[in-house]
Amino acid sequence: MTFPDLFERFATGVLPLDISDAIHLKFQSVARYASAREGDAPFQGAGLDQIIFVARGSTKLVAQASQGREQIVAFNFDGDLVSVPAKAAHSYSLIALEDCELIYFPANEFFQLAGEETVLVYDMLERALKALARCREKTIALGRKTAGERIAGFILSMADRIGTKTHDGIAIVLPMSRRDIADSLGLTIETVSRQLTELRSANVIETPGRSQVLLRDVAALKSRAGHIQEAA
Amino acid sequence: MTFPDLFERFATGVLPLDISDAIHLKFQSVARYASAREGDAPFQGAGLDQIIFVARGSTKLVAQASQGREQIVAFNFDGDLVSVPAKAAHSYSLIALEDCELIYFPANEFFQLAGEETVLVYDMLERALKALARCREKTIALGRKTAGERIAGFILSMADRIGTKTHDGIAIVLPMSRRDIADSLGLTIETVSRQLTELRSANVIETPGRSQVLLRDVAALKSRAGHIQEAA
DNA sequence: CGACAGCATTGATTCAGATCAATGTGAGGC
DNA sequence: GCCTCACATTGATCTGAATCAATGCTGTCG
Repeated sequence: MTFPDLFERFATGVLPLDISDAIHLKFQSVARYASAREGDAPFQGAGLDQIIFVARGSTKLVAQASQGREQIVAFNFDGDLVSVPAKAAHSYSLIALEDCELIYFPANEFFQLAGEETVLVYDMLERALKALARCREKTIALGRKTAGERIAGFILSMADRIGTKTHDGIAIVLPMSRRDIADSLGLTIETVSRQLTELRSANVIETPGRSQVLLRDVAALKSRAGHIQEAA
Repeated sequence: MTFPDLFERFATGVLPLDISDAIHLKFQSVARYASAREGDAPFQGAGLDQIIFVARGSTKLVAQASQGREQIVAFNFDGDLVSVPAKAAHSYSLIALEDCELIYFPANEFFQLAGEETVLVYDMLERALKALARCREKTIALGRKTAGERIAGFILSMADRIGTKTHDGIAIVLPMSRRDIADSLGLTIETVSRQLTELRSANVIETPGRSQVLLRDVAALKSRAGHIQEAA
């Protein structure tokens, strides 16, 4: 795909419809493009905070703790906007889960431009609050849930974000490996595997191939996720 | 303290300096006031997202999972602005750690008003990103760190947020109980206590009284926190 | 089309932190 | 000043998930 095509995806996905041509052009002139192969980490060690638009593909935002321990902080899919901090108590990098095309900006330039169009800042705020909400949900899972509940919650979340309804359930094609799932849920590969086996033998899911999950019994999975009961 | 005084705190802490009188007055007319005694949960079950300014005191944002498990998602101090979601997979409530005075707004009204002053939206965005960054750091701690590392990180973070430098270290007066610390770090009270004992006997901290911590050896604590090495 | 390399599953054992169970202690009330 | 009680500490035991160790799959490349 060409740069103009990709930028157009960014523009329609992120910029407000009624934005002025001037701003649109300014964004286009500041935008940078990166394509990444599976496993690439195009922003590792950049000295500045970055704002990244995933134009095509999917990525993981990984934090590094001491002794090589990794924690995946978020997964990002097609059309998501990610903010990658440059400096914090841990070092972050964005890594491609599959071949990706990315549009990115140094955060300060991006915000400065956004400032010229209030709707856009407002929009960014909404996205940030949404990311915060998701991060809080993750906090709960990591702090207070069992391995089984984490896996159930993970599959529900993926079904919601990248699942497609089929006649006999929800089909999910996972772009991430078992290791990635483990690193996201604070578990080990083995535990992830055992929990999936458990769900399989309870007829809640099927796993036809490494990266596919067919969710058969959504209700059962929800009750396994340990969420608070909703009023009916 | 009277309502005007409290609102003034909000205005100086949150609103930009050069804001127009009209907007200032609009905020004042939409602002609501709540005082909360220790343990009160003034926003439990409110049907709408709320934006809350902690004018005086300190609070915890608590999420409820099934079976009465609690996870503290954030602590908030004097001058902090908190966003409390009404509806999510878990139910959130803001609880006073000590007697508090709060200024609050339904989120939609707040954002609508903020929209009239770009700087303010921009400011809110910055706060949201900061909260996100903090939440991500917590995610790492809960997903991949040992009890000892979590406690070390917790004390460092408190030292940074509410500590005061003294001639022989950093003094911290914790407004939260051991249970709160445990619920924040995904541990039990007993484990928190044991880790504090460990730090005490290693001469890293002193704990003169239930709620005081005197941090003696910052470097030692940092090396125990499992953060990634910074370039020197 | 077959082999191999990397990912996933399954099984045995260990261990950090939870749970269960007393015992200690310091801040507020009388 | 002393009592009290909720909070904190300490100790013994248990357990869910980690770790260690094979073994099984699958998609891919010659």
